[in-house]
Amino acid sequence: MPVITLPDGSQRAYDHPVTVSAVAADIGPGLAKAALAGKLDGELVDLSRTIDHDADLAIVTARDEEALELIRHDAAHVMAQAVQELYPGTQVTIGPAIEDGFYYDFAREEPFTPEDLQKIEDRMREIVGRDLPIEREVWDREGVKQAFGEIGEHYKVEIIDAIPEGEAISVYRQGDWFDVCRGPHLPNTGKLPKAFKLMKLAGAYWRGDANNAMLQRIYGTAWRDKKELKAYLGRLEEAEKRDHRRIGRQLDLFHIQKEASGMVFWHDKGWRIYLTIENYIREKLRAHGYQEVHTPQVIDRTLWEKSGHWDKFGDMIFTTHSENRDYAIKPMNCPAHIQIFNQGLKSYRDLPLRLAEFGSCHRNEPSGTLHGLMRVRNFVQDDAHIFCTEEQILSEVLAFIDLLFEVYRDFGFEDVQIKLSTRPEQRVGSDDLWDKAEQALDDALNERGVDWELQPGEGAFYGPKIEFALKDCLGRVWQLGTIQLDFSMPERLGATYVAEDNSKKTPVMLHRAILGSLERFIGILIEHYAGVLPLWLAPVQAVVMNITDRQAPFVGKVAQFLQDRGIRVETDLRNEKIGFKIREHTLQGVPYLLVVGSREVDDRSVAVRTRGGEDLGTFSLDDLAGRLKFEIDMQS
RNA sequence: GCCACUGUAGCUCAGUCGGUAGAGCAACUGAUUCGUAAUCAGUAGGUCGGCGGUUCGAUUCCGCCCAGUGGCUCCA
Repeated sequence: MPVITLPDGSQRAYDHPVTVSAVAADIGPGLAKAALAGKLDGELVDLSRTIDHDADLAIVTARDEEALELIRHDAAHVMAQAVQELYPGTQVTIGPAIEDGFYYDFAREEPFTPEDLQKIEDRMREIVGRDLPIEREVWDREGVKQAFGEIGEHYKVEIIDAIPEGEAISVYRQGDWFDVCRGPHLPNTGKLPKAFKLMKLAGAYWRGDANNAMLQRIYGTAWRDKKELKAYLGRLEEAEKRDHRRIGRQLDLFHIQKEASGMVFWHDKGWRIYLTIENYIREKLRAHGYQEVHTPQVIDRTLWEKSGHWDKFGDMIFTTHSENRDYAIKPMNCPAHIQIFNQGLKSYRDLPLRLAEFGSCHRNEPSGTLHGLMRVRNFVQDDAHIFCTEEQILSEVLAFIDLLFEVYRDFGFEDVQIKLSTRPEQRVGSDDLWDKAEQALDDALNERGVDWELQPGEGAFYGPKIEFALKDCLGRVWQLGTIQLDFSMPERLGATYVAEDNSKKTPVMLHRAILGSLERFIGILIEHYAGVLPLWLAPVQAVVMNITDRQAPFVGKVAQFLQDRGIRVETDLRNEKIGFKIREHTLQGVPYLLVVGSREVDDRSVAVRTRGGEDLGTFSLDDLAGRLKFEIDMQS
């Protein structure tokens, strides 16, 4: 006798078990037609699901957020069916819904080509047109294994083996095609909106393990209607315009060439941004009790052997040699900072000791991972190492989190993803120490009241860590800041301090960075602002331009006046119309466009226009310099 | 590193079913001296990513290499 409670609070009583679709039909024929699935006590279920107990039920239609996941999951199934119809012998593996779309991994000898994608997409539309009922069947384990084994689906058999004993194995059938799947699914293929598109081909390792075979992954996107699809494709196009590699070229900021793959040639304008950021951080760190140091880039391999890096990361370390010695081009600063710590005797009174360095590091990253400024082989971090006692960990982490958010706010970043990574299987240090360290990080995050996600087992071998990440224009997440506790390296490299009881103790080391690699940070910054940087970061803050040659001398004076007051200014004396100059500098994202005509020369002033097209009227030189300085100091 | 794709002028891109290439913008020269998002005319510019093979002939077809792009793996 199920009593069903609908989202509006109304109840319907039945004297027999009913299906979700029957309830929908009962409510109204329009809803029955629009129904895609049900949400039963919070769980997404098929329309065919029978309800035999009192329950909360919502009918899911294309209007609901949940519909997208169903649609994408079904699109993956329809794609798999299309692929197997077109290319017999291809094995299916897994095919989930993901953000904005779906993918399916296939095992096939011959590679798919871009032309195949079009064929598969056409066949998908045909399958939708067939309007095949999608039926859920529950099979017994051996039956499923046998069925898939017989048709040569070896990967599926492996997947079935991985399903825990005792769990029901559901098979979804559409036409004569079927797949093991937890579901739920749409009631028939005809309910899948024809608002999907196959996007790209990629390789992907079976079960995500590089030791396994490489499968062929086909990515697609799927939406509730064509309008949504179009909007999504439009978003991708917009994102492409924000791409930091493209803007870097347009604004003449930097370039990378094949003779130095993964390393950046900074041009004048890009380097100005870089230096502005570095100096900003330098001041922040000094104000927060850090010392800035600088250490060698080439260090004998014996130090890296002692630190353990040679063993663990040897193939990623660039090396060089001289006479009979081998050197590493440093991949990180921390062992060098321990060398500074080790000079002279340290007392507990010296702790916490915070050593910062903008040190150029090289890592020979695998070629396939390089990506513009985001993943490079030569980078500089706003790196620092804090040497402290176990008791000081919490306060140091708290202070760091505060500093980090202060900095992110200054750069205009709000949407930060935070992850806490805890002890991995292979690690050093006692469980007791790990307990304390993880607790300290956990406490610090909670005390600051931020949202964070736990990543169990993802910590470094030497300690747990917190990571702070931002998304790029294509939605890819890049790590910027991090704070990592290290119980291993100070000991390996012989760092000690004299404690209050006169005993020798090993300090804890905190590796920490706020912006992370400055290269990557600038890449994120460019995409975040689409190249239109805030005034304080803009490589050129103002351009002074003349109307005719007669004003050229005064333009020079204006520029000199501003430059003497620390403003990054350029002149444009070209024999071009003012509209042409305005357009060019607007496109270059110059915040202030200063026009000097005969009127301005006469009263020693400039006409001020912003890159946003706003006319601010005429300013005296003092007033203008005052306004710019104020805005720069406000970091706007 | 692995899988797929791409590499033509400074940039964005077209083209050659195998007969040594073209546009727009940029650059340069000249004219124009102009008031807030493109003045006009002319000139010049390419070992068609590199090396090898097939061919009378290769930018085009094939092989190898390099680099880039999108994923996967990795990221101290």
